[in-house]
Amino acid sequence: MSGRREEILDAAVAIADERGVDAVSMRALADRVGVTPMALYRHVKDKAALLDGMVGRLLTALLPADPAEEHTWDERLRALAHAARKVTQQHPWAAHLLFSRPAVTPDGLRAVDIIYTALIEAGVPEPQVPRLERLISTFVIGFAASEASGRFTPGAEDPRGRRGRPDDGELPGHRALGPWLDLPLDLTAEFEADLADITRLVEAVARYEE
Amino acid sequence: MSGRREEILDAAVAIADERGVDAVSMRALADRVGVTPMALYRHVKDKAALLDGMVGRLLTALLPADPAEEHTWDERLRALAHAARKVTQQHPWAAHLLFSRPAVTPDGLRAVDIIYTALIEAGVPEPQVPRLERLISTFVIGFAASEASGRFTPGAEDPRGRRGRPDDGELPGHRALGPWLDLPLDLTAEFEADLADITRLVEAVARYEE
DNA sequence: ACCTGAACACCGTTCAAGT
DNA sequence: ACCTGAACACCGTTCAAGT
Repeated sequence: MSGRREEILDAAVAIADERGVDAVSMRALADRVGVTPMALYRHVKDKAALLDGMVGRLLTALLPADPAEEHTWDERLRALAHAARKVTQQHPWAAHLLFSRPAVTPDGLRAVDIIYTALIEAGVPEPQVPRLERLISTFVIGFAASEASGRFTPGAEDPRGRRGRPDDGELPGHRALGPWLDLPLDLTAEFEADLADITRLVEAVARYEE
Repeated sequence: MSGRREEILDAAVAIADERGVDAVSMRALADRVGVTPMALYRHVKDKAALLDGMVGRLLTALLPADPAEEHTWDERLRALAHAARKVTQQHPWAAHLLFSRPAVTPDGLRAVDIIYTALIEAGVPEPQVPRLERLISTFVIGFAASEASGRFTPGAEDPRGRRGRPDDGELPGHRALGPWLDLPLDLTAEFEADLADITRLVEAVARYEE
């Protein structure tokens, strides 16, 4: 289970955690595992395949030991969503890589399958299940990627672009919301509320055709 | 409106469209605009700022000429979502850049404002509006990024990872869905159905506290 | 003000060669 | 089989210099 390839991928993950994905070069990785850059090509086809392999390692860590442990379908869905968010909080560089490639690895298929079975159990008509799986995974990965890249928290350390800000007269929505926009974000609570809304969405689809 | 900076950004967009984002190097861009690489740094702080500027140009193109043209709030929401998807279909490289940075540019704020006003008109309680804006924009950008990067269409030309595929015995959801999984994807229809479900989600939140 | 040339410290990947 | 050294064709960015 922990062959040379896994060793190399884990070293790459460690570099990304410490100094960012951009610091993961074949040369730096080779240095870390104590070998010449070219020796890596024996275990990894490509730089792209290396990045794929790295997210693969995280996916393995993300999966629940026993999916049937949680009792209801929405508990299992929420557990998977929270696990995904936790992974991207620990490895922010990985968030947007999750969008780049179909989940055709064994662990990716297992994650999709957890969502499939949850939706079936929820009573979603079978032809609608794959669509709702994509809707849910898209939102969860999107939330994780947004949080990890700072899309949700402007101004934090990034006051660029403020100069040309349109007058509030041009932004009636912003003006109307006034004070609500200056509240500090609690992204954990927000994620929870979002998942609750999506659970209701699933229930609505299940009801619709039953 | 179309100064030297815009000229440079549009040249960069053109390179990305023709040969991918990775082909957008300071050297290649300088070549295209007929100048030395270092001359670009007069108009753009950084490679990162260059990429920001490129998505900024697309955002400008995305915005509706007159947001009030569409009659109902859900029509305006859908129009914006379809415009976003269209942009990432024409510029696939841009999809995941939309996740990387908060929408603090003037055009970004205008797009957010369109969603704010739609949600207010839908009757969503004001404290919930910013959360639902993030939910909706996250899903729409996520869908666009997934489609643009091929996450939704595995196997197309990317049969990697199939080797270790778990047995269907391990994947009860896949087994149960059987034939529904082999249907060809109509992502336009799926996006439409997703937006309809999200519209219902918004209506449910609006009803809840009213 | 605006641009250039040369240089620095990097990249991913190839290829032939070594053991 | 597995690894290496040297090389190729690139990067972003700096700095001093030119007009």
